[in-house]
Amino acid sequence: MSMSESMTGMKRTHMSTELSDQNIDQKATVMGWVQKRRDLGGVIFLDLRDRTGIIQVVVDVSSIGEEAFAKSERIRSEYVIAVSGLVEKRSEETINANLKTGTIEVRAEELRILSDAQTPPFQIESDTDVREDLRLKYRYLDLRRPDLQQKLLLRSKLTQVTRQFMAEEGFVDIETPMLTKSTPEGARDYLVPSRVNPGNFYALPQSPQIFKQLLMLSGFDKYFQITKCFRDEDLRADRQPEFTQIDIEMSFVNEEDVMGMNERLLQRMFKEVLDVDIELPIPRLTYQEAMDRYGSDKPDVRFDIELTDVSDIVKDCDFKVFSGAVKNGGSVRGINATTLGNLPRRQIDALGEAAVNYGAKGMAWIAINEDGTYKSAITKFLSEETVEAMVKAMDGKPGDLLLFCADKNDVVYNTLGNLRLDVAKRLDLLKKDVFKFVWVTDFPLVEWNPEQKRFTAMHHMFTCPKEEDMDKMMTDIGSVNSRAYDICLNGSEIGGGSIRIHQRDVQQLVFKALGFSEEDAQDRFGFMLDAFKYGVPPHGGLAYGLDRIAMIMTQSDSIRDVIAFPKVKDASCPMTEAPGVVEESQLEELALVIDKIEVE
RNA sequence: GGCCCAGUGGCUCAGUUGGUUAGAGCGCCGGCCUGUCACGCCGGAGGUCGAGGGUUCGAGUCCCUUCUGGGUCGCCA
Repeated sequence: MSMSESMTGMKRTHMSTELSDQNIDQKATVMGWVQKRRDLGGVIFLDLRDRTGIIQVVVDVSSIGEEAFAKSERIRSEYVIAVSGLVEKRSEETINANLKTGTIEVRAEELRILSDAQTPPFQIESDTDVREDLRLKYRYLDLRRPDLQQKLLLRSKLTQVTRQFMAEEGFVDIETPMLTKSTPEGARDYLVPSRVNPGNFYALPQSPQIFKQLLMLSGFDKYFQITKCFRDEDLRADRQPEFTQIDIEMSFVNEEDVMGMNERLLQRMFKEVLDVDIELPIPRLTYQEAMDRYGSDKPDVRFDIELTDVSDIVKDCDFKVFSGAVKNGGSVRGINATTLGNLPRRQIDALGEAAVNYGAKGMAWIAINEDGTYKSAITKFLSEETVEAMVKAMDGKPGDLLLFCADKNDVVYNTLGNLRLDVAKRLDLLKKDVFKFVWVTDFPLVEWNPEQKRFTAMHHMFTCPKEEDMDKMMTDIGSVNSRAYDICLNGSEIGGGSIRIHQRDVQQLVFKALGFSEEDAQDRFGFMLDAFKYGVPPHGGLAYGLDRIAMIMTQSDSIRDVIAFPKVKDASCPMTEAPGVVEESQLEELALVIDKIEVE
């Protein structure tokens, strides 16, 4: 039976930490959750928590009376209470330096229990080490924890700053449909069956891409939207099936316009949300530079370790793993894991296993001893001059560990790109309070998909090819570069965009080059190709992963920390237990029959 | 789909080469306590050791299967 009381007649005057020395001797009414009860017998201390923090409430018979005092003895953690009383200065020896309100307290004159509470399955406290699956099942309790509240409050600030900046810059906020059409290429779609059109499906948007382009065609000139997107792919620490995108598109612009405007947006975000100054312009790398120097198209530039190409040095050596890789059109490259020269053999082997996991056949290494001699399994296959040349090329110094990979270029990039992050982690170089941005530009238009044995768009099919590569579209599309750009922060791709195709014939050419017949293209994108008959401004834009930005800003290890109700690894929600089965009648209405199902 | 890690009272963990009745801290319940804030003191409840099977005289511990969660590779324009 609930013993809860009404709050009628009481009105909250302050959030708990709005009270300060300024309010001493004033009357105040605070409401919130009981974080902690300290019952000393004749006096009870209650820590009252709301989203701003904690204020101590003193319950004393002399100021509240016998009856209310007896009631207060019932209060337990997480009860919701309302307290009116005098704000009092604490005596010198009872000041709590750990509390923002530690110099004051509220002496209760009236106290009501607005809601009692069961003992929660875990304690509500900031630095918890409670298992995440339990916290996610009771997410509404988890969200009471101050650190999680701070993260969501920061996220809210981030969207507010963004909206304000976009408004100042003259952008128009327009909503695009959630129920839309399945798009080929890219990620799997989430599908929604249509009742009215049996056998037909909507798709939830992977991005508002086509709609925002059509809005440019309609003349809105500058569009933005903060909107959910959906991709039915496996989750990661920084990936959710539904996520929020800051989606931006502009007309009559080139790369410089889009990137310039976005640099100012990023600068404003970090200044107003974190009080961090970002120096502009943000450095740029071409895709090829990023791969050659960092082995990644989302390079983490917080630390200096870079790839070194030693192919020329080893191309004629007797070590077939090296010379063979070069002869087959690949390369031999390495990174200098500075100061890790005395890494135990077992841990070097662990790096080697990681390399295999990244796709390499193996990892060669040379440890440089303090006396300048080498410890290595490969130097015996190499001439002294070759080894010296390799070490010199990589700026190897006593105490360094050099790691090498020899293979096709994409394997070498991927392996060393990941190894340099592993090494940086060991050297504690991935500082979370450092924010290093970099643009990556000039992406290839397409990439070879070995499974489908055809080229697929690297970003998406609406990305404009570089003008100077236009003549290679049908002859050598693999070498065509695009007007795409990604913005990376601390090794994470936080946004990406491009100048789009605005000529109908070029768009058709891209569809054709990607293997879409004219009928296919018409079937999938007929409305867009039709629209492109009616006057299209040159346009381009960019989209941010808002969750990822919030994740990095809050220095979180998981994207789940900045999403109120996230999904777990198998894309389910531990709290609601979505997805779930539906009534047979619902399926019937949708003309659906479940064919394959795991029966328990 | 592959690989790796974790699962023992409500929570976090310990648990020896397989060996008596599975422990601790926090939390919870009861009692005492008028200045605590990690309140204190006294007492108490609470466990099919994720599940199933196997080996063994004997399994929290060893083996197999499976479930749950996390990380990662594939995948994610």
